[in-house]
Amino acid sequence: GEALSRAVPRSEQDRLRAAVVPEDTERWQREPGWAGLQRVGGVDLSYGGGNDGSACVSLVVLGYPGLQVLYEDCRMVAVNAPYVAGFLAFREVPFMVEAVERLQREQPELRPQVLLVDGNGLLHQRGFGVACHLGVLTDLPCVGVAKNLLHVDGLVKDELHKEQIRSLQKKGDTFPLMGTSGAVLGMALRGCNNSSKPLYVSVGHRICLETAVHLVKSCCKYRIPEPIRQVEKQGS
DNA sequence: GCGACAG
DNA sequence: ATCTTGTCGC
Repeated sequence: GEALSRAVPRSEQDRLRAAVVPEDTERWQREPGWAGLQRVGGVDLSYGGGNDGSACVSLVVLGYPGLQVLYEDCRMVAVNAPYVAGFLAFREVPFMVEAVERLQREQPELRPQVLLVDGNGLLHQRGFGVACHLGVLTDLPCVGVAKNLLHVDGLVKDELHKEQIRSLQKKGDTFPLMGTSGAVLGMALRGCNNSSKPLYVSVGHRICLETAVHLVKSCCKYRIPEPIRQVEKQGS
């Protein structure tokens, strides 16, 4: 049953979680103006039919800070695992890893220096969302960017949360997402002036929360940061 | 126990 | 995620 089928993924999450590095480890992250940052990637799966298991994995690499498209790859895949909240990575990450490996094989010079992932990182039931999972498996710096709040560790979209959202007046405004445990699991970020609906940014791997938030902000022309907007555009 | 739950 | 028309704003 479901309890049994969740047992393996769960221990897998527990095992891999120890490898997450929730801080800046890259040279560019410490350089003024991130002078050494030249390529930012985005990954996503999109489901055309919805009924069958067919989906499209997309990987794009954009130049930084110009955000021009340097590489795009889209490939149809057969998804087997169902979507279960808290286990998104087990459905999507294998195909993302393949896409990263294909890029590494065919155009290694375009390897992204950081990857924006559609979903959460540390902001997760067990502190190991899809952005952490992909980061650990590829050893690439990763950032989780979710479009909706994952209700975990006491975080809920209640009136207080909505009031905090209303307090985000302009692009770059943020508020911390602190769980009942007291830990800051991520940040709500207003990515552009035109949309009041925030992004939920969290650490994936090899980047700290502050750097992650500034990076996502600097990738936003519209609400959805360009690397993710481009892969979503490609998927449809 | 029951509902809620990233994509 | 995806199903879908109109509507408001630049």
